[in-house]
Amino acid sequence: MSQSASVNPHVSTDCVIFGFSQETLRLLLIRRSIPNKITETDDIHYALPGDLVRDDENLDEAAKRVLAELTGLKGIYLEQFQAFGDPLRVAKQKDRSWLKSVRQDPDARVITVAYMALIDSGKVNLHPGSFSKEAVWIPIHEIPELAFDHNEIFESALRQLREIVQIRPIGFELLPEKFTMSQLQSLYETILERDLDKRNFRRKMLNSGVLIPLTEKQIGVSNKPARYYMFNREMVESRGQSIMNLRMDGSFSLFS
Amino acid sequence: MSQSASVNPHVSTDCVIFGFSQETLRLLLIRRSIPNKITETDDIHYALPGDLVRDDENLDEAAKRVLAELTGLKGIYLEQFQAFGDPLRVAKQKDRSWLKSVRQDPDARVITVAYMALIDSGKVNLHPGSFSKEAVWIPIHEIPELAFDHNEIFESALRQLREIVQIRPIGFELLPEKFTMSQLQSLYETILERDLDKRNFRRKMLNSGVLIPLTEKQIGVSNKPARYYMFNREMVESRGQSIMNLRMDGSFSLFS
DNA sequence: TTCAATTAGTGTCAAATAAACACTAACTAG
DNA sequence: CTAGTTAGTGTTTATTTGACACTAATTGAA
Repeated sequence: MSQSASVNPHVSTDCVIFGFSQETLRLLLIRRSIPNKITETDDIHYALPGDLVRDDENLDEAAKRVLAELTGLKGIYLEQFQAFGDPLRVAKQKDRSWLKSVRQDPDARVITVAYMALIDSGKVNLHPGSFSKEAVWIPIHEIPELAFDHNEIFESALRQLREIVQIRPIGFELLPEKFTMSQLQSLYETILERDLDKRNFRRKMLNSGVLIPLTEKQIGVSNKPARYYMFNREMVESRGQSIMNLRMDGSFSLFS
Repeated sequence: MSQSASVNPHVSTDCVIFGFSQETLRLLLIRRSIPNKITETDDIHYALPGDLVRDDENLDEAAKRVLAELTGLKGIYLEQFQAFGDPLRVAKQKDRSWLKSVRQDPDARVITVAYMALIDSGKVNLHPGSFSKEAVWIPIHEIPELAFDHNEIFESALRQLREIVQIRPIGFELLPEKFTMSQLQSLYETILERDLDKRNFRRKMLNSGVLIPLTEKQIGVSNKPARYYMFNREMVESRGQSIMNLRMDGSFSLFS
């Protein structure tokens, strides 16, 4: 018989929010200025956006709320990817002092359910926010030391993103509604950190059926204007399949 | 500023344990007999094995403990796949009455982190256990109504398994150390619920390099004895890649 | 108004992979 | 020694991938 300890940790949700701008994959982080009584300067403190899960919320709702509070956006791509529950994940000294200022029970263990969000960063209007708390986009290669185990959570999200992007067509979530083939390719190259062949990329994307070509083209660019495409959500939802290992006829290869 | 409710739900872990025997994929479930005062018979109650996460454990450790207590096995394939946290997930009347008998705080919300385990069911020695609690293997197509939201958790695990099996070579975890090509194929056919071509299957598996052919063959079978193979763990861990969409040279196809 | 600069857009061929398909080999039980 | 059963094996065709280089359309500067 298992004699289980009766444990009531806190449960939170943290969001790894990816955006794409200036050919760079970025993360939306919270920056806090915390007065340091000793140095009499402000300590800067970065963290993933997150919050405790409320009584009447399920996990998805909690993540959506965090996202909506931060960006004002609803209906964006959001996927739970991992729970983190090391007993010591909130035990670092510098994290503790911040927790003391915001939690009734700062010593409690916190188990967090991490979500990954993909958003068109052009849609986000970062509320300037209070002096002590603001949201900033930071390139994924310049992520500073984050609070708690948030660096680990981010690394895990990034790994996951790189996998998922090869299996499901979700990259589109990071682009505006209308985008060019080059933008799409650039996005994939950024995520996968490798160059892709232009002609092969176009062929595969077009044959996959997830793109709807528009008649509209770029205007005002000082080169041949590119055609815009939209993402065919229905096509994808109805199949829920890989676009990457897709046959030309829409079938999926595994075994014969 | 977000005013968060201070919430302390319970956190548990539940394990969806897959096994494979007699050409059937099975789940290891807990069966409890609960005396019903009204009918004066025992109510039978099935659930995924699980337990509250203890103070000093991380989530993986909790899942390993549940697994070890039930099967006596360590070091088996275990993967966290999803957290479930609906506020009402433990609110069904029949679940509540059982919770009252085992929990100090039976009304508390319980958030569970679900794990999927794949084991060679031949290794498991099901402890006969007490009259009121035993573990049973049940074919996945005959899963009864389970406690809480465990049916949903199981469905989710099964979906996940079907995806993962196409991407990573984990099916082996369900077989004995030495297995024949036919056993392996039968396993894949069972999981994917579709027939595979024998020659193409063999070629792909052999070319993938995840199999180590042994000289040993079956004995005592009344037909041509099949060669045994072992799973090449190192090969897989070093790549961590798909075997299914594997090129002959071990590369992985995405874009050129 | 022409030219330079820039990015968009297009097709083919060779190599790799996938899919379809049927017979012989080895063993046991009767 | 025969019937029954499962193991094991190759080839051919269709599809997909990967490599590769030029023309088209636009703007801005000369």
